[in-house]
Amino acid sequence: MATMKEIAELAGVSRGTVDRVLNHRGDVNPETEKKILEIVKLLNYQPNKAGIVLAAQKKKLKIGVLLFGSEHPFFDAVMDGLRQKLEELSFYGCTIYEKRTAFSLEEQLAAIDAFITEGIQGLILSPFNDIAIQKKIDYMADMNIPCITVNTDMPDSKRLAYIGSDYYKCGQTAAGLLNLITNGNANVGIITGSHKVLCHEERIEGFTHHLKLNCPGITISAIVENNDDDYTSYDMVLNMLSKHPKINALYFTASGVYGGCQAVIRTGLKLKVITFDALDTTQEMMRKDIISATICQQPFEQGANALSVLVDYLVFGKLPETELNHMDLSIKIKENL
Amino acid sequence: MATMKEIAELAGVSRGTVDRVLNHRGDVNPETEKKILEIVKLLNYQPNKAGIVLAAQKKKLKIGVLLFGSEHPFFDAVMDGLRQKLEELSFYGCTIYEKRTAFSLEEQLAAIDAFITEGIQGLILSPFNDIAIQKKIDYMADMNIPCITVNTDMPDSKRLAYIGSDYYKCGQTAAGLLNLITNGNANVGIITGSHKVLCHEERIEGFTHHLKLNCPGITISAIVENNDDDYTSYDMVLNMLSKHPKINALYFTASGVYGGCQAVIRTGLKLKVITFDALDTTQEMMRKDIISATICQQPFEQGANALSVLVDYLVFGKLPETELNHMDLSIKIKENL
DNA sequence: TTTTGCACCGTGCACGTGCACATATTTGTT
DNA sequence: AACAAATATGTGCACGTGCACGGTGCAAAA
Repeated sequence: MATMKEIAELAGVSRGTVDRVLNHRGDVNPETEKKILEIVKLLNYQPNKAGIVLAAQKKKLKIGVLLFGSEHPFFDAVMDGLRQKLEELSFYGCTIYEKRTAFSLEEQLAAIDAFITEGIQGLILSPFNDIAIQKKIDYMADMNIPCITVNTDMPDSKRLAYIGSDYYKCGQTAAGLLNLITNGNANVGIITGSHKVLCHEERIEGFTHHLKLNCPGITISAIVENNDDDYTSYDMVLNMLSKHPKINALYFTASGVYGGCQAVIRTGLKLKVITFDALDTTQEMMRKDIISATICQQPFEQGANALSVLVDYLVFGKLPETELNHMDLSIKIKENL
Repeated sequence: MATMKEIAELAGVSRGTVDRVLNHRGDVNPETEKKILEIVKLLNYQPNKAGIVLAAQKKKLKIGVLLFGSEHPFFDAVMDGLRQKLEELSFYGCTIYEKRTAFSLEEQLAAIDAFITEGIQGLILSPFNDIAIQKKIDYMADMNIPCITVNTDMPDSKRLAYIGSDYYKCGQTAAGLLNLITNGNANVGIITGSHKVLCHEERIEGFTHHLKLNCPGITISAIVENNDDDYTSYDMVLNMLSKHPKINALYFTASGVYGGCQAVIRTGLKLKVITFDALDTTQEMMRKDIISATICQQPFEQGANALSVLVDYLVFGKLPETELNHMDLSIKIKENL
């Protein structure tokens, strides 16, 4: 691998001039610049990362992480992934500042403002689906503070990249899975989450669309929206199952399913149940054969990838290859948890 | 984070002495050493990776990679993972030397010898299951050339770590999956691979054991061993299906399943088929609804992790946390490929 | 002619570590 | 007492990059 020193020697200039060209610092004769750039191209010069990191040692990166829930298992896993990657990248000397908010627009906006005044250089967040957040992200982008969205996206904003699931595909996968384990015949009840978050809608769209095209024997008997993620779902599911006795399968679009599963246990029915993610409670219900299978969105990897992408940008100036970084979906049953 | 310089100042010695203590270079007064080690512990000193890498710049690492098949899709994926990680770790300035052999003990032994004479500093290999290979690995370990096994292990050797599947768990997962998609009732035919490789046996053990314990409605109607991985399986499967007309499910323990699937197509039967990995041909058969589901062992990640572990050891002297690094098993259906 | 300003370029330090070499101190020998 | 040997410690360079500072040369203004 070529170094700046070698390039300088070949171009007959000093290392400083090469540095000015490569870092667009100006004050270079156009001809000299051209010559240097040619050599750079010829040698396929790639800056030495260890050198960059070492030189950047003193100015420590401050990175903000803004997620939901004070002890939400999914976002806890995202944080775990972030922290592991942080350790791996320890020599970049960056620090993570974590904030968790309730599921509230105002709180999230306030947290972002706090981050800005604290002087973070980059932000990883799971954005609330609201135009105000979009504007805030755009504002930060203009201030040269890159944002990465995880788990939920803000597609029309100036965010640097999205790391998370393709929710339409989540729905399709759930449909395909249900089709497989019911041999193509089922009456399914859907318990969805708040549509203040886009992902639930998309998970239903993908699901219903796929059923329509491929699974004539599966019908949707009922859909209920469960705003409070978990606590209220017990009654909802009980209610749904008594109203629709034909139901022999359930599809939960949110990861908090404990209450709903308790309801299933209560009824004593043998249902096929499909959920998302593998939280502790979900794993418990899988071992009890209440949940048949779960579709995992790899929160740990989401966190790790998010930090990777952000650090690559901040330290090495490398833009992510794609704005949409969709995670692999992995189906888990109790045997491969 | 503390640096050697800071430790030296606190201990009232020079950086060189600290260096001698930390790198076990000797020639240090026991009292001084004790004092330094105390400060090291107190400050929780972690060496700066960028510094280490930069200092190690000139001596380039040569790492050998020894896999099977000249164009085997699974091992190609392992190589892809290796190469991606290599790029990520580009600043360690290490080079990968790849060798592929046929599925032959002699060839593999010869390849290892060639690597040794070429002067590699570390080896990643998928070992043939033979005592001669074990001895060779031990010999290398004694020569201070660490070995990492991928995909298949050599448990009793002095290899640094194994990166790959837990094959017993693979079998269990296959059984659980079959149980789920057949609603607990099936007559299954098993097509296994050469037991020159341990993994097939373990995949069958895990499978049968799990069936015995949990799935009374599933019976194994036939088992055939298919040494040649793929080409001969067409006839075998045709033969098996005609001999055992009750069979309504197939379990392939090897990833090469194209011939077998062609046989299934030929018969026109609607079977539940479970396989491993998601090679191109496997994906094709999933889209045609011949294969119901496949259990992926993440070859890409195996390659990436193997290089990670090896470089961590060679560059930073960090021992892997565990000898057995089992990959997450991910079930794929056609919707989440 | 001297001075000022500008465009362009070189030098040198810092970052943290590994390692070779030089230096200082103590111990042992004649 | 003088000197060698052994032990213990310090010094300085290299690695590749970023960046501040200080030049040099040349033209225009004083």
